Order: sequence, then structure tokens, then C-alpha cells
Amino acid sequence: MSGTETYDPSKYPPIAVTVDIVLLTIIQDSLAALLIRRGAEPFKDSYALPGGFVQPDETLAAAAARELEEETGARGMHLEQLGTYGDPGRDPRMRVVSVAYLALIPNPPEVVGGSDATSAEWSPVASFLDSTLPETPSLLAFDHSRILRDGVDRARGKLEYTGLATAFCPDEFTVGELRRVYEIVWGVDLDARNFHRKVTGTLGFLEPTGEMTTRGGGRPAQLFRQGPTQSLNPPILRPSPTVI
Amino acid sequence: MSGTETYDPSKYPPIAVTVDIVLLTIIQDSLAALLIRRGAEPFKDSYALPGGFVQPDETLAAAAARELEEETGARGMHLEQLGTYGDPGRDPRMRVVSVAYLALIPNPPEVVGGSDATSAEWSPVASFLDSTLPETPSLLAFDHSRILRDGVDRARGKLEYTGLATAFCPDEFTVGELRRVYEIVWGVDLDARNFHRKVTGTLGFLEPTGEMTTRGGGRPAQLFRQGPTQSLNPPILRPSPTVI
DNA sequence: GCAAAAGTGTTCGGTGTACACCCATGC
DNA sequence: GCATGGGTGTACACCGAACACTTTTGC
Repeated sequence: MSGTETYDPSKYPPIAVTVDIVLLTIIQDSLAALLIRRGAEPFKDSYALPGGFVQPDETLAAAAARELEEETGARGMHLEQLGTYGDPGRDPRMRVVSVAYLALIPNPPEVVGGSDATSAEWSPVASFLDSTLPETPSLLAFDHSRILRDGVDRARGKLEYTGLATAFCPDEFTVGELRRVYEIVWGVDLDARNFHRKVTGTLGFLEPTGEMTTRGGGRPAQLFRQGPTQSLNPPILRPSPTVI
Repeated sequence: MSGTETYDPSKYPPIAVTVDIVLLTIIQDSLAALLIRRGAEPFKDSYALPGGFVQPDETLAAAAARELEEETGARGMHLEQLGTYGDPGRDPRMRVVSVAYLALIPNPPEVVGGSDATSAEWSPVASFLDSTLPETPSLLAFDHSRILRDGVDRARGKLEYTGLATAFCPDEFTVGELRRVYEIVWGVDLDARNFHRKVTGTLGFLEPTGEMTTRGGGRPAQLFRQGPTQSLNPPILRPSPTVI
């Protein structure tokens, strides 16, 4: 009845708290996510998002970063909270509330694990999002398909009005490489000339390093670093995907 | 080490899971939040967001809706997940992970509680957001100031590209009333003529009821209902707040 | 009549879009 | 030369900002 009593923390219901991570990167011109092949029931042999219990003395973000480092060895990549998933029954063993995080890492990413009981691999996200594709494992364990989709949606949306795309690029990158990130994540074609004007014209968004590169062929291109401006106003408009 | 072992749910760390709710409404041309005066330690006599434990058999959203109904008697308002706050030490008694929800309710809202041990009241959010104002309780209990600020930020942002503003309006409303929501939540002045053209010109955003009203004085205005289109593209641009 | 709010029409400037065109490299 | 990608210039359409103007009520 009273709010005070319900806050007595000595008799809280038994609920486990975990983190799950949607780690995205770009491999071979495709958006890919890190997935773990489960070695035990439930959902044995299914794929699942990497994750684990939150330890008593670490923040939620620290738990996500720790799990990421355990699986990939990588640190310091972009990491943001995505949402929390806690429906009763989402884990058949007990009530588990999972705080999902979205992480992005530039390519080429580390190749991970292998001969362990649980092996991690990069999988193109298209097979898990587009239900019309009859790919091998079209569903993930637990509610992880939903979490993965939410993560991809978040990444796609934030490209429009933030500098998030640079999280897919190495420290120094060309405008063309940045544009390719947008094209791959959104699944559209962008006009290279207008895109160039847009991102170089937004003051503070890109910082020229002064260096040039000729990787990728063609005329040498300027190298840029991420600038201080992380909000893109006006946003980069996402064309409707090229359908049918 | 292995991901499988860390998922064994029989030995999860003891963490309590709660929901906290940022319930916003508009009172007397100001954005206001529902706050609870705490009757017990810690933070006795401080204000806090309404909330409570998640019960074993309810979803997170259901827990938020239940707490809301307990405090206000209201049901069916807009309710969305805001984020999860779980830093160690945010509650001095034990480790508590709290899933925050954002709720919006049209005015005039119910007057709540009063003579109980815990009393609920509506407070203008300005005093908790603008640190230059020396209002009475400039800080909330726990990390609730941060949560409240995040909730207000979320509401402000979503007005731009969604129909969220209608959640502050009764079922039927005029274009002028909708505009006043934007002006109050954003703290700006909008051009009534351009706003009118914008919202009535976006197909599916507003549905005319056919009725007219003259409440508010002046020429009678059409009454509208929320239409099926909940995404606003192009968005309503938020002018930079009228400062200095 | 006057005030107040609802709507409509119009002008102007900025910006996204499409595309022609030139530049600099590797082969 | 030719292909490839980098980068600039330009014309057009569209849209938001500003604001003049008309409409319809209450007092």
C-alpha cells in the first residue's frame, strides 16, 4: 500500500540481473554481429548474444565492457545502453532481467574464440532481421532476436543525427569510407558528391589530419578524424531503402 | 571464463530490481512531475520518483503501470521505458538496479494522496533541472535527479519527430492546445500559423472530429484526435530556446 | 468596436537533390 | 588511355521562417 514499505530492500523478489551485448561491426561490406554458440541447455547449440551476470561491485556499463573484453579482447569501443528486457519466462530457468548494451567496433575486428566450449563468431545481421531469408539459424536463443533487432534499429537511427558512424571507422578515415558505412548500415546508395559536401560542411564534425591516402584506388583522399561536434544538425537524411 | 558457466542462474549475485517512474504532465502552463515525499531513511523527507519492486510474475512495464495506478489511480496513459540505472551505491542499503519509465498524462491530472505516510505531489520540473534556481529541494533522493532530467530530455526530443505531444492532450484537442504543449515542454515560442500548417498538412497525423470548440476564446477551432501517423517526417524543428 | 484566437496566402532564403564536370592516382 | 574514386559547381525544387491579411467568436 504505502510506497515506503515496498522499498524495504531486505525482502526483494529473487531476480537475476545480467547484461547482453549487441556488438556490431562491418565485415565484407555487411553489417555483422558477434554471436555465441551455446554449449548448454536451454537453447543448446543455438546462437545467443554475448553477456553474463552483473557482479556486485561493478556498474552495468562496466559489466558490459568486461564481458566484451572477455569475448573479444577489445576495449574502448563505443558502448551505450540499449534497453532492458525482463519479461517473466524469457529465461526458462528463473526470472532474469537483462540490461542490453549496443557496442560498435571498427573493422577489421578480432577473430574470436574457436575451440572453447562456447565459440564466438561474426554473423551477418541480415539473416536475423529479414524473415524472408531462409538462412540457417533464423532465430536466436531467449528473446535475443528482438534485442538484436532493437540494436540494429538504434544504430541505424543514430547515424542520421549523430557522429555514430565514425565508431565503425578506424581513427583516421576518408569521406568515402565514412560514406560506405552509411550505405552498408542503411542498405541504400548515397550520392558521393552531396555526402562529401554535407559532412565536410558541418563545422566541427570532421577534423582533417592533413594526411592523404591512396588506399582504395583512385585520386588520393584526405584523412579525417572524428571532430568535437557529435550532433548532426541538420541530420543526414536516410533515403527510403531501394525496394522492388 | 566460459560464457556458459557464468550463465548458471542458481548462483546469481543478490541484486534487487525496481521500477521508477517519471510521470509528467502540464499544470498551469508548466511541465510538472509527480514526486513522493519520503517518510523513511535513507533520504527521509526528501522527494523521490514513485516506484517499487518488480514482482516475480509481472513484466517490467506492468510493474511501472501498477505503481502508477497505486499512486494516481490513472491507467492507460503513455508509458515507455527510459533507461536502467544500477550504479553500486546508488541505494545505500543494498545493490538496486532500477528500470526507469517515462509516463505522460493529460491535464488536468488527479490530485493525489495527502494524509498518508508518503504523500505525492506535482512539482514543476524547472526547479530540478535549472541549477541556477534556488528552489526549495533542488535535489531528489538517490540518483532520481538524473533520471528526471533524462526523462524530460527524452520527452523534449521525441516531440520533434513523433506524435508524443498528444499524450499531454485530452482525447480531443485543438491545434492551439497542441501547440501550447510544444511551447511549454520546449520553453520556446512557435509561430501559430506555421505550426498549424505543419501539423494539419502532415497526412494522418491529426484526424478531424468534425466538431468545433470555442473554449479558450477567439474564433472557434476545429477539434482533432490523434491520427494513425505517429512518426513525423519531416520533424517539427525546435528553435534554440530564447536565451539572454 | 476591440481583443483574441483561428486560419490562409505569399514572399524569401536556405538546403537537399540531381547531375555535369574536373582532378589525381594506378595500371 | 582508361578505370576508379575524390572533389567542385550549378540549377532546380521544396520547405521552413516571417509576416500581411481575413475570419469568427466574446465582451
